[in-house]
Amino acid sequence: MAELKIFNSLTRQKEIFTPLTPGYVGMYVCGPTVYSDVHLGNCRTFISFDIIYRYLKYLGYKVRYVRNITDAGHLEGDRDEGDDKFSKKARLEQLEPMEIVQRYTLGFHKVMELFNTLPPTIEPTATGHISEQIEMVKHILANGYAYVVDGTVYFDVEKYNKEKPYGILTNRKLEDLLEGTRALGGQDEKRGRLDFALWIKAKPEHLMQWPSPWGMGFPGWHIECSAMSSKYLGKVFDIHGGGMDLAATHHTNEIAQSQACYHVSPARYWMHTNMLTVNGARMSKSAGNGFLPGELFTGNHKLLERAYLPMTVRFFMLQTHYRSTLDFSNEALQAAEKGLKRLWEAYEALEKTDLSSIVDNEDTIDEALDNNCRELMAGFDEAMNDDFNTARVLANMFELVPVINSIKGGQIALGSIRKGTLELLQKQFRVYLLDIFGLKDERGNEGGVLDGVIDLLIQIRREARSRKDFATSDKIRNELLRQGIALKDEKNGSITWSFN
RNA sequence: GGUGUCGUGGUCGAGCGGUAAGGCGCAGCUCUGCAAAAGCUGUUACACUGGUUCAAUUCCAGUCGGCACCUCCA
Repeated sequence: MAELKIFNSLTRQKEIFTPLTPGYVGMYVCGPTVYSDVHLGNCRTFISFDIIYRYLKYLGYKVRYVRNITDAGHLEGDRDEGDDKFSKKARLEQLEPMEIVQRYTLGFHKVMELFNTLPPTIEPTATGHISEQIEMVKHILANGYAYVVDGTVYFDVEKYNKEKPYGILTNRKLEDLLEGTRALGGQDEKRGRLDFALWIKAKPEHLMQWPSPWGMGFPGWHIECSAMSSKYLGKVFDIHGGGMDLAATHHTNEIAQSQACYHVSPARYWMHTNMLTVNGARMSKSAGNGFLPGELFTGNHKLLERAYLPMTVRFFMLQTHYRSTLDFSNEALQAAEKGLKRLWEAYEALEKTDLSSIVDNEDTIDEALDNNCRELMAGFDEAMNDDFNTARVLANMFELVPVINSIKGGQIALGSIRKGTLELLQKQFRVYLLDIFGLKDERGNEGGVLDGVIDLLIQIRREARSRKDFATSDKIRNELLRQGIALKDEKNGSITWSFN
């Protein structure tokens, strides 16, 4: 087995992946903040890590995949002085904060299910780990990297930077970071401009607050990930992932917190997924250019020409490497939809091909063809081992599609490819499409209820054609097409159908 | 301003020292009662300028342009 290489944001290069404990992988991915619906950009990150999770499992690793739910502490404004997002939304909608959390958590899970992502093995919440966060803040204070001002605990970035490079993850010097930050206001209680809150004193009207050694308050945004990752994966673990936008602040602070608390850097491999863009600009909540998954599935959005299926979107994302930006457009989605259909129909034809009766005969084997198939398939793992290059796997699959279709159509005789090669072809398509890429049939023919009905119409059409009654046969074909069902006259005389 | 990243054909997108995957689109042909599907064939691409090298799209430097982060966002 070739070695898996991962691009490590920390070192800005591809590195051979060696887990801390042979055979086991600990992976932490920053999850959603559940105060509103997830938009498609969020989904891209979670779909990317779903593929990574699935591939690690395919490689035989036992993976503990932790993805948190942020349900407290995330502030509206910058500078640790705005409203808590949950409190604000709760006031706005006259609900308990936990009702907000519950609603959007369920919505998030529903969307993840539609995209066919596997659930993480642990999905901890910030509110469920208040004491762990308080403990960690206490340690950081005891170690001298934080200070308390009137019930709020701040992390002392400049002190920390004297010992460890604060901006290591994004390759920035402290001086440069300070330049880019606005000056402290006169009323600011922080010592340094870059200092961030570990624990925040709650105003009396604040809806979510907990007792702490520093009074009633709530945790800062960054400490939850440090507390929960160390609790479930250890002080040092293998992979930490998230969107690229989190690297500069959130992940930078996580590293600082872990160093200040445990004197270790938490993750050995940092992985960052790139942004989803619309017309070249980043899709984001604040910019208001986000698509909600629901809008996509219904087509109910001013920029969408029509609805698209979740698997179309998933496939669309697979065609681009996770570290590249991906631009969202109707054209791109429609191209993805057609590509997926072609690939999926080839897969189905391959599944239906009966290989049991094949006996290899060296005289009929087309060595070049057989070799080519094997090389293309070997390229699957090779591409995935090269920092999860799903796009290259798909390219190889598409090169195999004509081979599969030609076997089906009779242009390639079964005997020209070795039985073992064909068996591997079936296995690789099944494993990659279903298990690793997580694609599934969405044609809406659950239980095959339509099969019998369509078969009957196919029979009638076949009889009509045999009497040269083309009016009837065309009527059946055209009317079915209007219902979204396409009949296909195959080379071998059979007639198959598919949703159009 | 700082830190990165990207600039590949009609379009979307891989690759990244030895003259360039694949999807979609388009054109022609085969098959077909006609179509569709499928198959085959084709489809004038590596921003610009220097440098290193036997050899650069790929490495280095610079120029131009895009984007992102440095402030809430995956």
